[in-house]
Amino acid sequence: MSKPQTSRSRASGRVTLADVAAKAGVGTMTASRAISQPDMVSAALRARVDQAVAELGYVPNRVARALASAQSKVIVVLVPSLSNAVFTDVLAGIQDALEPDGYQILIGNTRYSDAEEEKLLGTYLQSSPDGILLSGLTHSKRVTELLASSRRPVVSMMDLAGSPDTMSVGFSQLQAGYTMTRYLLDKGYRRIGFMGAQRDERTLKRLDGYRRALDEAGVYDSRLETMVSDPSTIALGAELLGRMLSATPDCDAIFCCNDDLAQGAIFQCQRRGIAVPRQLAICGFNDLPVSAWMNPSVTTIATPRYRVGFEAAQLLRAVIRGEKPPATRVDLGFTLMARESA
Amino acid sequence: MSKPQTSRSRASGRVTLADVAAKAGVGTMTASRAISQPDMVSAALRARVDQAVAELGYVPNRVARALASAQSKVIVVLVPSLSNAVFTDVLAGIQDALEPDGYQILIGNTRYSDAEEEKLLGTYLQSSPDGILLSGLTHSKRVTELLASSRRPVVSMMDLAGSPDTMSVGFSQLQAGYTMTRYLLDKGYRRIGFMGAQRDERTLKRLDGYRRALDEAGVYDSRLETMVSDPSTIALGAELLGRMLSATPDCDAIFCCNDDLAQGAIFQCQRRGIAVPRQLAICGFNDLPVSAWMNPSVTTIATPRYRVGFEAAQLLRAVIRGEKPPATRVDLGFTLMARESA
DNA sequence: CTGAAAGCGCTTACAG
DNA sequence: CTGAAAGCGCTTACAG
Repeated sequence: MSKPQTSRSRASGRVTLADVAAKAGVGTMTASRAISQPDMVSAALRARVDQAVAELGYVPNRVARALASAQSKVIVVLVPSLSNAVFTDVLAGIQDALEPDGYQILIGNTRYSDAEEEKLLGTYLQSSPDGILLSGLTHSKRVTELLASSRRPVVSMMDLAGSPDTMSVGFSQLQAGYTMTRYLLDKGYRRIGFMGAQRDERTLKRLDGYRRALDEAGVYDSRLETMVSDPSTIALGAELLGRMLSATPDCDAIFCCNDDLAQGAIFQCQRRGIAVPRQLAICGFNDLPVSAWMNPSVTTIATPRYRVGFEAAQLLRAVIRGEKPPATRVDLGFTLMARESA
Repeated sequence: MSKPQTSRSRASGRVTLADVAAKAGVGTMTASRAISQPDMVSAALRARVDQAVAELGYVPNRVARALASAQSKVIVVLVPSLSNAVFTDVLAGIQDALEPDGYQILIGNTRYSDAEEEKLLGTYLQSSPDGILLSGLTHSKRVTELLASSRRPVVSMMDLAGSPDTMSVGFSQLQAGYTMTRYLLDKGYRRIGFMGAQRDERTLKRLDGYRRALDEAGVYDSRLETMVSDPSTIALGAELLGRMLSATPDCDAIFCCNDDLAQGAIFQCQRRGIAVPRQLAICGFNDLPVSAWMNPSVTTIATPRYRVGFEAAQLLRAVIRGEKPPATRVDLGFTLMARESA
């Protein structure tokens, strides 16, 4: 019934547009139009083609379409982690913005590695993406070159570029770090430590904000900073708390660059019988789900991750369509969540 | 310098294999072979082609290759959630297994919705994937049809199929539910509640295991079951704890179908001054990172998520290559983590 | 080990 | 509103 008539040597056995056209009694390109641009075709014809499609169980070959039209309808998204809820939220926003439009999203997990990012980008560029969504502003030389020679629009997420020439959607990581530290200072804490992991771009900027605030208050002390390169986890937070407490026992508050770290530090305090925040205040960053619920609840910075993904995708889509976007540098802000732990 | 000579109307300006071949002074198909199957070509020729590739900055067009070779090197993965760490771990395993082989992974988030799953599968099938990785065993009629007519190999993840005809990699959800309930019975609990969310296939099987264990012990009471359709979150766990306690105040233990729920329930107990496990034992499922660290730590079932993804991908890859896999039904088991909360 | 021709399944101009 | 021809950039048999 739905057997195609082709008998050439390389025929795939797949139902093609030509089969649909033959069944409907029209040319292939008329069939193509009836499917892709139904408005440009008479209702009767559309109905006939639709029926042929249904009877034959025709599935358009996206690969052939991409090759012929030079439009892949593919967007590449590179995130540094999938185990971090921050980036799965970003992805959710991207998917909601792009999927209604028929885009296919190629997700690459760079695991915070430049080498991985280069490799993934090299592979994904082979799919001729219509645009690229990147995490952060700083990338390796090789990545920058690949991006440039691809001549595809790129939007950076989670931070704000210095110039509007680089499209970016996010918020000021530095200012967020500053705001949190100011909050602790205003509460009267003076020996405020910083606990950082991953040593990525965004963590470093939060650290800059922390330093600036402490400098202004005249209470900066580099010994209060603990920074490691390991991925940020609860277990690491627990461990780093121990380290900080033995290095600087007079520390009265800790700004953790991530909620995981803060949670781990608080759990560790509970095990050691250290009262939070009475003996030691602890705050985090990102407002992950556990933070609002645990006891004590975690003071943190809520970040607009879903919206970052959504707005970045919208911006990219506009540029792909050749529109001039209202802004190429979109600041979505952040919110300090003052809770029990600090 | 690297300007292609093509001047036909639809030329994309992109460097093509023909450009590389011309530069190297060989035919296009020789160039193609030098790139894809370097072993079948003399070293001198390979070097010449490689140099032309480098000088021109040639990036192979994966789309054209897919069309010509009828091999897309695309694997479709459908998961019900990306915010659930369970599935991001599964994805990590899949990526580790597939990316070294040059596969491109198309990730679809069905959000536990049949309609979404149908839509995503319909779209992704247009990319002629070489294989498909699915979560769970039960799918809508439409999905089953799409899968059948695609004639692509499919591996189901996270559960075990009844027959080896359906390829599956996971563990017995029912047995895991049974094991956890038996553990609680052995500890002396008799009024054991079940708290479930999402009402998905796997939750229902855990519930079956719970019922079987309680039935055997002669202490089953349907009033102790609370099951809702909302997504499983910490907030929901907190809320459901309240509901269970007012409905069945004599409940002495709760088996939560998910760690989020268990965590939320425990946090809520802490707020209400209910001692866990002394007054109420609570256990979870999946062993998410917070569970080992919070106080009390959460008794739960550790599930081999990463390995499920990894092994499922390996199995699929073997089948795609036409190999006969050692087994088409792979049981990876689970581990009861007895901790403080129950 | 190397190559000329045909084809993968679709869409893009260009006419009517 | 509809169609025949050419082409997107690669690979597959088939010869040499």
